[in-house]
Amino acid sequence: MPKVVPEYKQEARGRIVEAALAVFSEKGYHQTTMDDIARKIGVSKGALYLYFASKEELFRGCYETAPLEFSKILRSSFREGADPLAMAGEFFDKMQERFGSNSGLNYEIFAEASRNPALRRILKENYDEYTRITTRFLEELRDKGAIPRSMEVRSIAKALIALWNGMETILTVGYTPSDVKRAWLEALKAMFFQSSRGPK
Amino acid sequence: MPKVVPEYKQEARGRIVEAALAVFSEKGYHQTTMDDIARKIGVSKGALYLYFASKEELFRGCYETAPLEFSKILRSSFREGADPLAMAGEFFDKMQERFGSNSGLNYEIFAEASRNPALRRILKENYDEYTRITTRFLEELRDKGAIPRSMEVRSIAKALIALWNGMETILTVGYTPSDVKRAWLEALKAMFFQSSRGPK
Amino acid sequence: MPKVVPEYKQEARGRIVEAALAVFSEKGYHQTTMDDIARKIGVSKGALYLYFASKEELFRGCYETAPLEFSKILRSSFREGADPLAMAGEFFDKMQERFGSNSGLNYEIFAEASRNPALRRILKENYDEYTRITTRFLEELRDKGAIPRSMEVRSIAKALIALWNGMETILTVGYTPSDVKRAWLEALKAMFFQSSRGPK
Amino acid sequence: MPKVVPEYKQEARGRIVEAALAVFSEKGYHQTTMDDIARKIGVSKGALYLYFASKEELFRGCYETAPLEFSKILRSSFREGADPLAMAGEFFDKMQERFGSNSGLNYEIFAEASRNPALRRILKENYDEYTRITTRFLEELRDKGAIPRSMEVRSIAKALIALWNGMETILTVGYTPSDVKRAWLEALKAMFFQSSRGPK
DNA sequence: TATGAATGAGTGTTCATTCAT
DNA sequence: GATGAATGAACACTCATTCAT
Repeated sequence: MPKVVPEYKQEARGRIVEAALAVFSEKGYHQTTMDDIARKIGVSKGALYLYFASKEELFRGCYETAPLEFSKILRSSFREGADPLAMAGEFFDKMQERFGSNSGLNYEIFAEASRNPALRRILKENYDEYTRITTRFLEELRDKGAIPRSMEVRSIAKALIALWNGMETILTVGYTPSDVKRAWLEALKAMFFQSSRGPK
Repeated sequence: MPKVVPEYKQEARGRIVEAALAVFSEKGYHQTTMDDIARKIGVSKGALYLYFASKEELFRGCYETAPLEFSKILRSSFREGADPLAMAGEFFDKMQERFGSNSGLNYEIFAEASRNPALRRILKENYDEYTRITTRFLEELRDKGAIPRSMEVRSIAKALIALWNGMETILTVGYTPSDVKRAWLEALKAMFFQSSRGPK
Repeated sequence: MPKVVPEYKQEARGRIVEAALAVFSEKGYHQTTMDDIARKIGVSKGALYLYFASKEELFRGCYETAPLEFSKILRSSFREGADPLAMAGEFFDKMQERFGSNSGLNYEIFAEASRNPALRRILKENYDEYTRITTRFLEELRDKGAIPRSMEVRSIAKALIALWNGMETILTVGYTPSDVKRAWLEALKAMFFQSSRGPK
Repeated sequence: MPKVVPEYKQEARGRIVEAALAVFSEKGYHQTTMDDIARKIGVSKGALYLYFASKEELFRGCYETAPLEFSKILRSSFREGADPLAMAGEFFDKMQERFGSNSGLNYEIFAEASRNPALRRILKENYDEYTRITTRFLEELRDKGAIPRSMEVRSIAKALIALWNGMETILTVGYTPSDVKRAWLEALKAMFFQSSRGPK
């Protein structure tokens, strides 16, 4: 712990966010006390307030990193050239591993967003970014002729984002990961890779 | 002193749940006080406890009716014989009208479910029912040859339920209903009614 | 404790203010906890919040009654026709008895007023009232020829109010009541009833 | 390593007291944090504790210098031979200029004194000194025949100190300086320089 | 000397729940 | 059944003070 570090503050913030994320995920935002979080990293409650002005700001700190990771996984899963369905499966697994335990917190974020325009704006930006990434990926596939030319890729991109979110929901409800993964893959196959189509 | 009215209790419970639903939806579970709910129907706080043992039980009362309505809309929207895409649009509109304002509460229910196995079990049952309804509907379509024989309808049914849930999510995040509706319809079209398919 | 009373609330508020006044006076505003006050009347802390929205409002409740009492004592002490100096002595004694123990709180009110314009306005109104009462009294004396015609009664009235306030200050500092009373009476004598004046 | 500067400590203390005085006056003792004071002079919070053992001791440091200044103004205003009323006006102005902004702090000192005998003792000594100075001044006037022989100068001196304190009070309450100054001068005129007295 | 991160006791406030009427 | 006054446990947040560097 060198004296001069200005990054020390960043590091400390990071440690706190990590702990907060864990406890919030486990117990939920409202059930979590600042003491819980402090205890988790073995510091005093007061220390938290050196880095975050309030419980709410700490909460904010928690959902500000998540989207970056999501984008990263999104990008890293869908590499050019590979088999799309295999990549979708890989994406599913990675997401599951990384965010599987956080889902409760996620819903609380959405609940909050449904009443808090500022938060909504932040989420919207994230979702725009996801849509952008996904759209670009679809355009590539389309240009390569891997998916139909007629597809309205921006809408389909949104639908894919939505579909993914919905998969998380049914996981939460108690469907098994393997069931859900199958549904995820089947849906993608239906949308993009069904060779023979409806009659006529 | 005949206890004439056993249904009175039911009626009173109903009134309370209705009020609770409204307030929970508007302010969120934790931000809602028993007083808020009591005031909404012009009774005393104490009165609520004659019908519900706790705030939590009242919350439970709130999410026990919603699924029935969802099923009803699901069934009523997808009538045999009609144009599937038109029905899907109708479904979107009806759902939007009926549950558009509840979404915050919904997320809180899921958040709670992610930690509460009992609640999870209840939700699971509801979702099983949704899946069943949807599966049956898909089977009909398949049997009529309206959608490909190769489809694994149970998985696709789950995916549709998920897709719908995801649509609510992106609505919450701030996408416009018309954007979301288009995404919803495009996705369905892609899954079921794309005539020409990828090369080969 | 009859059921119907709307004055019950008033009575309860009164009891609380009384207790608060006692504890605030003894320990000072900041050193006093809501618990202190609650315990003093044997209720729970929460009960206080049924009658006052905050500690500060309770504080306000404390200084809203005092001025009325001061006015009352002022009026009751200075009855028409009696010997002015005797009345001044009586006033001193009554004030001492009624407010002797509150002085600490008084200073806190002034301290607050020096930073809080709203409070200042309230106090100003009270002081205007005191000045009015005193002015009227002086006018009577002047009209009766008991004090010099040349006196600018409004300024003198303010000075008397100030003089009284100052007497409380030197009491606080540790001068004995009898010393202070003598100073009070001597000053009044000097101002109004000195028969022979400076030479020439 | 010669400890060259023992006065350094004094100087540092002085700087701190000055800053503390400013902040205490502006925000009040309890609303002022040690950080506020430290920031005011651009040092760390910890540094304050090198010079003062506690916030309270720092507070004490603040009111230990004020009385000296008051005495100085008192002495410097009332020079022998000059016109007493003019001197009183000058005194008013000087005091106003020097302490006008401190009044809030003053009340807090008195509030504290009303509960703290040690502080009371300190203040008492100061007030004794003021009384002494004022008494001496009155004696001079009396000996010169400028004020009545019959006056009990020690009591009148106390009354004058009190009167001055009261003037500060009514300033705090919101009376304008010019109003208050007039009241101050009128009162002094009435006490000492009214030529024609009482009836007959 | 000086720093500033860390502490932890302390307190105002809220609110689900109870219960005498 | 209904009321609403009262409870009391819980919790976010503050800040004087300490101490390793």
